[in-house]
Amino acid sequence: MGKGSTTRARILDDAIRLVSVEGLAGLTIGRLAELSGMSKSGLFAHFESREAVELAVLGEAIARFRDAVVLPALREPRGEPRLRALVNRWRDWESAQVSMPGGCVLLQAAVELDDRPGPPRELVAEAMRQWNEALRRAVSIAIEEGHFRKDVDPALFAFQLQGIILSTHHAQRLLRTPGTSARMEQALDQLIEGARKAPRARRALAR
Amino acid sequence: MGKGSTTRARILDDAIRLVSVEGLAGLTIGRLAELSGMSKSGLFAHFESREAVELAVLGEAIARFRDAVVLPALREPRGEPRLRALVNRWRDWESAQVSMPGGCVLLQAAVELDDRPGPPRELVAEAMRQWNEALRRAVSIAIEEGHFRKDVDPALFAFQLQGIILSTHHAQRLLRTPGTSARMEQALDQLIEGARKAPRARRALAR
DNA sequence: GCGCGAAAAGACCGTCCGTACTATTTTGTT
DNA sequence: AACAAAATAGTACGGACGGTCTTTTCGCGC
Repeated sequence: MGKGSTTRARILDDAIRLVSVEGLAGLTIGRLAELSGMSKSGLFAHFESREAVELAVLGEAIARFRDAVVLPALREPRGEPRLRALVNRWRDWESAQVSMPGGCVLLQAAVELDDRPGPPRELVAEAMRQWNEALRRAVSIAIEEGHFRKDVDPALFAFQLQGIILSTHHAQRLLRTPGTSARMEQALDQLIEGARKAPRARRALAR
Repeated sequence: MGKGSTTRARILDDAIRLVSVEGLAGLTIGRLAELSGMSKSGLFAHFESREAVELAVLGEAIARFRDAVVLPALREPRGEPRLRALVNRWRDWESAQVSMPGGCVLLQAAVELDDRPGPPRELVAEAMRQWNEALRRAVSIAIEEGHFRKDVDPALFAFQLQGIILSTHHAQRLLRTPGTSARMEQALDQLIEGARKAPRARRALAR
């Protein structure tokens, strides 16, 4: 099992690049074979079905995401620095032009799979839940460390962080809004700032 | 031009439902014909190409979005109420189970098209830019009306609103997080609250 | 150098795709 | 009732799809 595994890795590398640009729908045996300079059957020998290719690609992307974003961020100091590292490393990951010229494969897959039950959907959903939990934990820790107020809701904060991430993706990929990266930074700063000091005013609730 | 246009409308209705669930990639002549109980060629007579179908579907979705979300919201009182109406009407639109069982067609299309140049991409991008501008204008008006502080950045605020919207879509469609609608409300309240009073503390900037 | 298993290629199948071209039905008008 | 026009169905074709089977090439321990 010497050479096969390296070609397999090369195939997955090409596949991720392909999916990044064309989406999972563009991940076809023929196109992938052509792209990696192999025959369809030669490529097919490494996987047993199209769905297997899809799962392998998603698995590889998830592993890379973990290695490039989550794990390094977890080595940062607890609290706000770690939280910022999570988001900033996501930004770097999202804009990795070489390995993913079309932006984050997982966000692409998340939308494409969200109404298509099956193993691929569950794989991505689970990865996203873990990512969400990583964010939530980082927020909880920031509270413990005294960086954030105690009445900050980690789940809500994670929701808002994810919003910043998605809005950045949206503005960059579709709208091509210039200065999006700076805007993302502002949004992050403001969100963190709001969690830090100034006991939030309680307004009388309607109804 | 009596009957043809009504069938055409019915086809588009089915098509939107299809795209909502399966994405633009699932919008195929055969599937659509089967779904609307017609022959492929009978259906094809209403359009001149597959891309024409795609464009018609997107155009119809954009028109519906305008009618169901933007225009009604613009009839709300200037300032915060109008802003809230924009977001809340988006929520209703997103969760219109009958006409779009798989959630907002435009967000789906936005991700699928973001790296695929061509008329469909431009159509969606333009619609999204207009939506973003509607948000921005509503924020500007809220500032004029004295609802928000004068140093609020409308572009940033619109970016954050879009983040809330996208995060809601994400949590509902992929993660199926319970209570997402309430969370969205919280995020919106908090964002608006932050723009209202408490002159934001200026922190010394790094570097 | 040889032989053997792994890796890749080649040819091929049935299905569905988009899209022509033609035939048939349905509709509206007189 | 007749008939032209509009709407829809039928048929056919080339290409790409996922997938199988058989053959060839390659890498490596002896």
